[in-house]
Amino acid sequence: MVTTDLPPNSNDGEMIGSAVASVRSFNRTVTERIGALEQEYLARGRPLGASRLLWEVGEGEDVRVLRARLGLDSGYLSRLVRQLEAEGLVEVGPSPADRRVRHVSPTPKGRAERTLLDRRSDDLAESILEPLTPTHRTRLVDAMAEVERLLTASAVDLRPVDPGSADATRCLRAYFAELIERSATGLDVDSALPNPDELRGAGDAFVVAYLQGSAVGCCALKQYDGGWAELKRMWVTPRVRGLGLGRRLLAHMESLARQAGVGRLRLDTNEHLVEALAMYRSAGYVDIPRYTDEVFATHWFEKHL
Amino acid sequence: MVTTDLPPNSNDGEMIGSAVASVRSFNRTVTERIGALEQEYLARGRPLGASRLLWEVGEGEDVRVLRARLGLDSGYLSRLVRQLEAEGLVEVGPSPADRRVRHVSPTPKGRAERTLLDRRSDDLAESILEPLTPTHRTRLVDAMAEVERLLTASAVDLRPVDPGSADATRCLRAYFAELIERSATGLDVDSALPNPDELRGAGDAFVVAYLQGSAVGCCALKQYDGGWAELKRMWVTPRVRGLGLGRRLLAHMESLARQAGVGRLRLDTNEHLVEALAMYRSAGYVDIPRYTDEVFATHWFEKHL
DNA sequence: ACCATTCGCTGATGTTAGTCAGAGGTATCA
DNA sequence: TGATACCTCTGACTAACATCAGCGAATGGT
Repeated sequence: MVTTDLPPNSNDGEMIGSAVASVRSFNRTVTERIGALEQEYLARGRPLGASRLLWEVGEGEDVRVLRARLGLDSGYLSRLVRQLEAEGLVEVGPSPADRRVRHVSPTPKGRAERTLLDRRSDDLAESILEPLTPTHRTRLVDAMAEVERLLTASAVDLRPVDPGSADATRCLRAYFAELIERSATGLDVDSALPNPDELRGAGDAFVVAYLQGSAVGCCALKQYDGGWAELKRMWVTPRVRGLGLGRRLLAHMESLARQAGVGRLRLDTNEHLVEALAMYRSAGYVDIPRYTDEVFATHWFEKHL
Repeated sequence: MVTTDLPPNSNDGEMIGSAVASVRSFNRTVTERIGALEQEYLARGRPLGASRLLWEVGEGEDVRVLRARLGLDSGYLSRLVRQLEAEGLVEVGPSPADRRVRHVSPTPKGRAERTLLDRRSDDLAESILEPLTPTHRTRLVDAMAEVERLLTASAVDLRPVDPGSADATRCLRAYFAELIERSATGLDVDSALPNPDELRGAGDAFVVAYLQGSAVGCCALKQYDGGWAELKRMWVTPRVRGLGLGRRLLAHMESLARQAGVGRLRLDTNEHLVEALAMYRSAGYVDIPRYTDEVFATHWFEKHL
């Protein structure tokens, strides 16, 4: 796991001690309990790994995709697939598009087994909820959702990438699509996409936030002569908003800028991106007069590092 | 896992569908993420199981205790211990009290390794908290504590036992100790303990709530001629209060009574047990005149089943 | 037509995690 | 002093979860 983050700008100290103890206790209790229940409900006389694989096959999937998703060795996965094949649960054949690639698809029996696994998974969840009173059930479900979201947020990884890379482009398209929609300017996303060379100067950076391999956010840093730099294209996918990722990206870009000897950071943004406006202000950015003629810009900010 | 619970008296239906989906999603995310981190931080070139064992040894422990706590086969545990011994981390000798029992104690090197594991465990927890902003850290820790408590509550198992068994006696002692303390009557716990035969009549029951093998609560059902029965000695250990266990015990006893053809359930309680009073009332019990001359009783309740 | 690359399978090998039956030492009690 | 129960260890075995090198088939670029 590559983490380019610098130590966070937090007031650690005592509070973190008891927090760490809570997290440890949680890890212990929860993994033990859930692990035991999974064995009980999902093993079904077959290795748990094989059940999981059958689940991932779904309505048919290429072997390479399964390998990436389950993070398994190619040899090992091959054997697991053959085990499912021997049980008559899946069929394997070449992928139509590329005959090197193997495609796994479920047989009717496999589909039935998958449905059953699904049902067992539900039973497992119910066995957790069932002993609780309705009030406590709601509280548990809410707390689980919160833990899951925040654990997800903590798994996000910030990495510098080339501004013309596929991941960068994906982020930028989503960024402009949202901007155009919110500002109702009716522009075209493709024509709005900037030239990647714009961000390939010395000291420039394009950072993408990854969650389990897929891009969920980005931010660019562009340096100018005179000891200042600009933040551009900050975007976070709606699915992971409200988890502090924007703030984390911002802090990360600031530390990159600081490392590069930048003294002042500027940025522009659009009045329709209300969350962004609030975040910049609370992070110490102050309004300054227009300094660009960017189409979408309505507000300009600056912060001394 | 023995569960004698009947289906709970809840309004299941739609709400439980989405709850089940949340629980499943939580299980997936959390076990994957925490599991991966544990491998990364705690394996230390040795099987994870051995690390866990070293942790449980602490400042010295009998093998039988370790076996019970880790739930391992005696042969398997024996081998794990010898592995730690070969690494010079523990020493094994006969227990002074009973020379059949083997006692495992850490060497200085073992103590050092244990400290290191402790540190790595902290690192793991910090690696989860570190990427988050302080606000989100607090939220995560709180939600984790909530999940842990409620998951624990859901793991509680209700089992009928003999009213004279060790577990029953442990519960009753705790029950009377608390009663005496709260009502400040200065009585002696030992002299207050009732004769177990009192609860060994036909249709009587003594139910103990178990959490991971240890008793955390109890309740007795005593039948009388004339189609009615009495609930007695309901107690829940302070550590797991506020998790709905009392309510669950109550529902469980009611269904036992219903199965036995009981039409009216009575109970007495003490005004100092304020949580109990509230619970009985909200569960549909109504105040009735004194019907016993129990020393501690100040309130009498009845419910038609 | 050739070459480098990609994809997956196979065989060899290893570790972790466990189960089971029985041996042998130790304790308890009649 | 037996008989019986208890506690741990040993040896034999199995399942699950991998890792790695190399092979052959398919593909894409030149």
